[in-house]
Amino acid sequence: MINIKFPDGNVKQYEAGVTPLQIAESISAGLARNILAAKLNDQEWDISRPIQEDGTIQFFKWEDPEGKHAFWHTSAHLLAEALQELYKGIQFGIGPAIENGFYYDIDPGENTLTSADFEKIEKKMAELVARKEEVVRRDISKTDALKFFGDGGQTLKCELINELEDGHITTYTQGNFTDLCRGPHIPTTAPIKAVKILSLAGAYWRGDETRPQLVRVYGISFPKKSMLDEYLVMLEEAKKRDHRKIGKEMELFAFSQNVGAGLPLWLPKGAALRNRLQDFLAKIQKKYGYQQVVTPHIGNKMLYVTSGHYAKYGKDSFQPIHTPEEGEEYLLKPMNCPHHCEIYKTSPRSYRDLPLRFAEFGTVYRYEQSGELHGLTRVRCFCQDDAHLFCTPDQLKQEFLGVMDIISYIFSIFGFDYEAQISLRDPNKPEKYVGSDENWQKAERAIIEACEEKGLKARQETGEAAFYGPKLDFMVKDALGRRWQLGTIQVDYNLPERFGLEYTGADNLKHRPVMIHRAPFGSLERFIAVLLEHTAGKLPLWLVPDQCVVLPISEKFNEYAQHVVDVLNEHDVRAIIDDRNEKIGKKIRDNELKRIPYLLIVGEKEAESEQVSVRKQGEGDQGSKKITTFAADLLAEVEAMTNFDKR
RNA sequence: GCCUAUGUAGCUCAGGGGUAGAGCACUUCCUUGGUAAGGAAGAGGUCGCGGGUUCAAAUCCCGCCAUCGGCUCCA
Repeated sequence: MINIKFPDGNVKQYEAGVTPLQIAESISAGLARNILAAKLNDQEWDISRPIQEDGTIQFFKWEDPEGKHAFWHTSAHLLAEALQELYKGIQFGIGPAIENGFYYDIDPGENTLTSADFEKIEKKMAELVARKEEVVRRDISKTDALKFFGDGGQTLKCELINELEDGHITTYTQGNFTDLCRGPHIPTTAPIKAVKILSLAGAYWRGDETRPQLVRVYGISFPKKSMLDEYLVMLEEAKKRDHRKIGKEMELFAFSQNVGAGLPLWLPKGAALRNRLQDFLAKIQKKYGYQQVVTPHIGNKMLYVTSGHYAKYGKDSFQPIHTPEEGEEYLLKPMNCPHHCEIYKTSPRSYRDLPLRFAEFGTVYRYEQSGELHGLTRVRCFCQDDAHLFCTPDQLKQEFLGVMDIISYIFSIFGFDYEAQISLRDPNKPEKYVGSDENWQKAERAIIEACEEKGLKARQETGEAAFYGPKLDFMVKDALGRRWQLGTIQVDYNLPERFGLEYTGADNLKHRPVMIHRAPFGSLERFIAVLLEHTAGKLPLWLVPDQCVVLPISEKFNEYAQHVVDVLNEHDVRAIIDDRNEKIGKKIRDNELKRIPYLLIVGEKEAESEQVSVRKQGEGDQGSKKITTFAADLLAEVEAMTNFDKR
């Protein structure tokens, strides 16, 4: 007999060789019906895999990420099984579960796959599911594995096996398909009731662009058909929140082939929106002791040679600008830090001057690869809400925490759910970074400690650091669940050294300041993109381009409506008029669809009493008030949203 | 940069070797209305760009550009 401990601390005895599924059955039929995966002593465990020793068990259902993961992982194998039956000479790469669904990377050999094949693949998968095949786990020796997959012509699999340790290799088989796999899987393919193949994409083998490109088949599956339908509806809804679509509809920004790819044009309403965001942040930064600076959009190439950026990115950047004077070279600035370092150097600094905090809404230019451009989230010209803080080593933590406060305040105002990521260097690739080991260790420790102090849960990612220092990044998801880095805080001991920055200490000796790079929005472009997707274009009242629209009941009241607009504008309320020759119902519909927060309907009644009939976006009629009362109420609403002091 | 797909009116899209279509938006007229679509008429396009094939190309072929979804990259 073995002892199985449950998450609630209870311990029960079972025969050795019992499976998690049997344990679940001993508890309740309902649990047994719903479990998809398990963990034994924190190790992932198939629910059909026998347990031979004492241990702590956890069960996972569809509702748990681990449950979905097993379900989708098995679905990936099912996809591969279907592809194996449909196409001869196909080779398999890897096929994992992902956040939403699964994929399989394949080398199609002689075959070609197009989206026209999706239906055929889905049908085949459904056909295989109907066979209710068992998914069987087997241990296999390295030699046997190499022979088995080698005989099957699966050279990609053999490459993977060669890197595995003998004695730790397992396969999973269902029907005629056997895959090299660590698991876990669900016991049979039968529960996979609904499958949708979503897309095809190219993907480099093992994520290495020097290796051949495979075809990646993306899909998703569910235990119920209705869940698939819901998911597809959700996808359609998400597409409506696409910032590229909303930006066009709201006339915020545009792109022109004549200007160039990845170079956004900000239209009047979008430019005004940007300015409001900038003012908002500038106000907060002022309270935190930041000083605004302005620097040029270009800089001498030597500036970037000094910073190290040129050696790192020079070849992949917009190329230097050559002047009429021989030998002069200037670069469009890809970042603001070197300029700010030069500002630091304009006068001798004392420890009494520190910390110094230079902020700039700095426009930068980066030659992103053509295939990487994406709406406003990845562009070649963007505006960073940048600042560089220069401080003594003693002040570092305090300053870092101050920046964290600004970022968490900003994200709370917008209601963003963010994930924090500590981006560390990859110690195995020293060639990717500049600076001494000691400086890197100090910087990485500072970030980790700051997070601990704030109680901020942050996942650590090695290899994600900037070349000059580690970062704390704040990631926010877009409408389709893709993660984008918005805010960032970076600790840097290296650029101060490269630029020879100094201050005089209390001991009258020269010391090196520490530098913090930080951008709470990241860039205005990306921030606005994510904001639009989060709000589906229904921007908060304080940011929205047009806060209200005046709708005259008929043309007879156009004059009064214009008067209302004038009064509101005088009170700094952003109001427009819809004086088209249309019925009121039509005007209400059109302006609701334009996402304007307040519709002000005016006719005979209102004109007689200096009033407006207020209709709130999505909420309907709110009754009438004096124009000036409406203005005061609206301004109070805005004030309440953005008043930093009251927080 | 790589793989796949797409590019037709301001927008959403249909069509497809014989000289271009719908709905919405826009303009004008009728209507002058009270909280999510009143009616009529009109205007609007070198079918992404450049080559080629053809009597004839928006349509077929090639190249380029831009864009979607991924990969790689991301100071």
